[in-house]
Amino acid sequence: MTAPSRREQNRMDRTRRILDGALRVFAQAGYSGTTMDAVAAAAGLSKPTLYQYFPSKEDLFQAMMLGLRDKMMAVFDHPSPKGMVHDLHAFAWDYADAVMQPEMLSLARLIIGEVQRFPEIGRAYQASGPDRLLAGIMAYLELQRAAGRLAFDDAELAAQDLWGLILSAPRTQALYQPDTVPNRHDLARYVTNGLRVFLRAYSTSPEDDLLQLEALASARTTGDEE
Amino acid sequence: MTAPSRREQNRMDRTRRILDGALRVFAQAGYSGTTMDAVAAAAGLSKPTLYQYFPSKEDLFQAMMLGLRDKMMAVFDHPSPKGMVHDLHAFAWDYADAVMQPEMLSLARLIIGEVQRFPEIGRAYQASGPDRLLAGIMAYLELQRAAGRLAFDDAELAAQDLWGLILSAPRTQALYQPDTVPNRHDLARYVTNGLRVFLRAYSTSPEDDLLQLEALASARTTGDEE
DNA sequence: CGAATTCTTAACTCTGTAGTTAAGGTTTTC
DNA sequence: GAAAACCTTAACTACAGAGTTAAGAATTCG
Repeated sequence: MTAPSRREQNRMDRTRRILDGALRVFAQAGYSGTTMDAVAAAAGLSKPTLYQYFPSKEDLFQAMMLGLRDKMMAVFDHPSPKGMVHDLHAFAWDYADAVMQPEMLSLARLIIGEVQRFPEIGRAYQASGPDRLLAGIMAYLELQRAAGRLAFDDAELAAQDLWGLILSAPRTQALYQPDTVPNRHDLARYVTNGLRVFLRAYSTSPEDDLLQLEALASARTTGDEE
Repeated sequence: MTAPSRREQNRMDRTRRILDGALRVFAQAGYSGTTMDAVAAAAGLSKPTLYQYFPSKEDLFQAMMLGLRDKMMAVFDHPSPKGMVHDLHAFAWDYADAVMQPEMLSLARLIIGEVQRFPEIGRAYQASGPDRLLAGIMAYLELQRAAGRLAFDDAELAAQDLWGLILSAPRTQALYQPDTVPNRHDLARYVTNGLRVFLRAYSTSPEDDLLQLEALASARTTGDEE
């Protein structure tokens, strides 16, 4: 590939700055609470330039939301299996951390609130985030079933159960009450309990797995940073 | 109590009509997508009259949302225990039906989308709906624990698990994709599976309970109205 | 019935904001 | 270094929608 000219470079730079700025403003103020002046200010450029890059507010919004696909996908790449309980624990925390970030929550609120006006966005989000994640979990669970460590009929339901057990309560709370988002300590309660119930219902050797889980959970609460 | 005069009657009538109309319009178009002209039309009266009853759009919105408390509470009154599995099954369906209605989903989207602008609404909703429901489930689960039919440490977590297992997946899907809300048949899959997992993890005699559950589930799918 | 009250109609003000335009400055390219 | 491309500033248009006002019709009450 040939080196990009200065002009092309600038253009890409500004596009990125606009999308970043737009994300911040939209996530904080909602679609109709966001003014194009505010977006221009957040992106550090002028309104006519903004309109040079995106012909309308709606286009900008769509472009921004659809552009998030790539960012979200990164969360769901799964490395290095180290034993089922360990993997599930690690996965649960990775996802919990990602999904419970204030910006992610704002974004989720934004999508949910605007989905009637922009159905495409809801579909894109679902396909890039949850569906993809679910597919990843499903594949992993199938693997563990094949290895005789889990027992279930329907992998999709099992994967959704795992998600629901771990995050449905704190996430629902966070969506409805932005000022009382569960902290790490509360989250640990949900995550550990969710895994516990999942293993009790699905593991072929629940006693062993539960012991491992308690060890991991207590290790995490003692060696806690941030 | 003395009989209301004609004037008072009219006043109450119009207030109700305004709130009903506002609910329909807001739920469908969102807060800022809603115009006061549209509300007046939906309520079947004129704009100046509307402003006589509610001094501003914001006031109307708040009044409408807070007024929903009473309506929502009705769902969560629990009658006639007939055996744990039966009760849980009945409860799960009552709640699923209520919560998955299109209007309820629109409302949830509205609240979530506007909660940053109206934090009070989120708190009121949470307190009147989910929290109240949770308290009801918790009380019921405690009862069954005392009777030796369930085993758990933390009733709140158990209640949230039940909720999450049954409804988190279809509800999340419905929130993000209004045009593909799960139908009764899909819902049955989630509800039955959720109860199954819950019983497997929490029941003291899972085998018996699961048999009962399957009987109830198949009875429901065969004798299905609507 | 007659007076008080409350409604409707229809037009109006005011504000906020999407999107545009023109004049002049800055950066990039050759 | 000069021309092309692109940017900023600042003011502008157009419009939608919240909230108001005044004239007159309909209702309610005594």
